[in-house]
Amino acid sequence: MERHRLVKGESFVARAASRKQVTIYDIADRAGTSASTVGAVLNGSWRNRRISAKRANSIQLIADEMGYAPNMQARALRSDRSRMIGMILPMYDNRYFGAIAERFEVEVRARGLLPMTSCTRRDPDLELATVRQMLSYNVDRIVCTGATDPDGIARLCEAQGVPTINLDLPGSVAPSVISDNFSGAYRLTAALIARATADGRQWQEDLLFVGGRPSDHNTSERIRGFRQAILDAKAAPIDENILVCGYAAHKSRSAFAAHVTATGHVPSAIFVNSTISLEGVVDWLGQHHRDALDTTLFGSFDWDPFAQYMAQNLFSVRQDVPAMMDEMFKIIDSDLQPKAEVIQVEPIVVSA
Amino acid sequence: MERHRLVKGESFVARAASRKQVTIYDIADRAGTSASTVGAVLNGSWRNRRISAKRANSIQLIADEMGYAPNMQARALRSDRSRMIGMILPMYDNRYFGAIAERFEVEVRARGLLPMTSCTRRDPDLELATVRQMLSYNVDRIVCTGATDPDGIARLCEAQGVPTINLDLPGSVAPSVISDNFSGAYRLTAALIARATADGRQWQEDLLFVGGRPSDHNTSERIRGFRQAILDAKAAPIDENILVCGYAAHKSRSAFAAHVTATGHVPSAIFVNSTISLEGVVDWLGQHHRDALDTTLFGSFDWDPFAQYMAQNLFSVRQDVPAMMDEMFKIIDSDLQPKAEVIQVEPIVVSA
DNA sequence: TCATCTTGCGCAATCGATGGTGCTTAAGCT
DNA sequence: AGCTTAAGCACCATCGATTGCGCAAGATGA
Repeated sequence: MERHRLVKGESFVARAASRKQVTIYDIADRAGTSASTVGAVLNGSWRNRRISAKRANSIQLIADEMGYAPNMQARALRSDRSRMIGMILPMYDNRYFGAIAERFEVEVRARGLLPMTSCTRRDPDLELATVRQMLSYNVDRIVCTGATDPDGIARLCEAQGVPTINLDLPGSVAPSVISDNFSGAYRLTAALIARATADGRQWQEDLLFVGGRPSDHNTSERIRGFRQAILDAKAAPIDENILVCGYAAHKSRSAFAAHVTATGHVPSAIFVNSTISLEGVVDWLGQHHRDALDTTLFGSFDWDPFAQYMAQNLFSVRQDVPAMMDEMFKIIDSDLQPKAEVIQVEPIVVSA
Repeated sequence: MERHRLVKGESFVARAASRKQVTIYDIADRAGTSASTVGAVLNGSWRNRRISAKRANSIQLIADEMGYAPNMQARALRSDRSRMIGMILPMYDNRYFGAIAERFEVEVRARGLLPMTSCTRRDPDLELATVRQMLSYNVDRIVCTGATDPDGIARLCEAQGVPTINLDLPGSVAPSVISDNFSGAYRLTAALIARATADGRQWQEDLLFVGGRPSDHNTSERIRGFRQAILDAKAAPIDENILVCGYAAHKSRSAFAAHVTATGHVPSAIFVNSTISLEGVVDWLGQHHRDALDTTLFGSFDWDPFAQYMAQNLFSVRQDVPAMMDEMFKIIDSDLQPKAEVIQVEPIVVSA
């Protein structure tokens, strides 16, 4: 009657016992119809194939009863669409990326797709390797979050016909959704300056910027905002007070330690370019100038609940993840060929 | 000559232009050999198939040149092994689960497999739906981290012949790797008591436990450790001082607020059953008893860097993620049918 | 009554990789 | 020389779902 059964001479019971999935052929057998009809009913294309509602219902019933779930490998192989969306992101060690991953998964699942997130530790080679692997699995699209080389990835994917979107860090090949880093940094710096001024501190000489990477678009935009806010406060930015030492906690820690040692005092206000960098600064202060934790003004680009409680005087920029994801899924949902534009979302400044 | 080419009459250039993957058939054409030979060479099984090294080399060369990457859908469909390992976990909002996800991905990738992690928000239905989806994609194995119903999931997977492992929360159907929650809680409580005693505090009446779920194995083990440490300190555990109100920050916040309101004072020492619950407690204290943040003794089951700096008097239990993952991958790597045993890993108590 | 639609569905090729089976040709042995 | 054995590959069915095409039976119209 039917190829599997005939060829391998196995009964449905035998199949079940061998722990395999129920297939459309099994259902076709049971329903006394053909696999193509079953397939059409179960993937929803049955109306176009002029299959009667009565038959569709009965097949659906049998399928439910047998606990059918489509074999996505087979479906993907045939249809050339895997219904998976990949996402790479740098780390799971802060609330920003955590929120992105979580929200991404919710939204993707809401669209009946399978999210495939993977953290690539800010390592360009790992990013590429991961993307290649995702391509091997035929993902329908890839979201590159905070990628070190978004354009390289975009080109690789483009060659396979897989669209990409950049998140957090912009690229020039694919569309990007990022925070308005200039504005966020400007407002954060301005808030620090306003508070410092109100407190009667002499911030002009020692206002410090710590963390980030020189090659990183976000870092340079934030530095630009930092400097502009200083200029607008009628002071002069000081190059030695900008420590672009990487994001990792141990790097900001040692850069900050060296700076304090060199200048001989703890700055009155510090703009830290990520929560993970803040970790390094705070760790060093906790060990060497514990009291400074309560007196220093902190500005953190990215928000963390405990950081917020930790310091009396912490201002944070909280990036608007829901808004960013909305923008991103607007692009994903519109099936238009997306332009390589950069969409900026205003982040939120959280006051001390 | 070859089926694809013949049937569809398309050249290699046409294929490339249509942005499709290079297949073993394309390579076979180029190498003037058969697809099965190419396949065997490229998947490494060529020695068993008695293919000469010379031919293998030349095929490998051509494949590299053409940028071949196997179509994993096809491979999975045929071989019934997808080379994907799924992992569900509750949240990305704390360092513990973040570290688990990160380490999991590293280890899985080191084995040439594809990690598929997904956060299921402590929602039983979402857990099951996600697992079903993963099964549809034929994952080779599923790791259930902090699952609310690990046995239900294990049985579902077992029916499909997919092995599972429980992490963080134990089950009875599949093997489990968890922290020794009793010991961790016991030692954490003992540390709190020792410090409280040294400080001359009257902790016997108000030592508090906040957070977790009654149905949750970890919570009950931690409570057991908490009580035992109190007993061993020659005091009596007080049921009203154990608030099992869920993990979420807003739940611990209101439970804690109600407790303080009812008793009329902030406890001298508080055992909080997760960093996210600590967030709620600290948030309320910050708003209503800011000074208590510096005087109260905190014990946190789970570690967070900023929480550690925030409070002068915070003890934490830091679960030993690397050790746990080692145990887990020992099970995964041994192809033996794993027994449903529970492996406990000693966590680390971090002092204030 | 016969030709033409329309409805309802089955057939079979196909996606790319895998692996059992079997066919050549060359080498080894008596 | 004749026969066995092994080396080196090619052929083809198969995994499960999708989809263009075609066939049969009933409905409609002239």
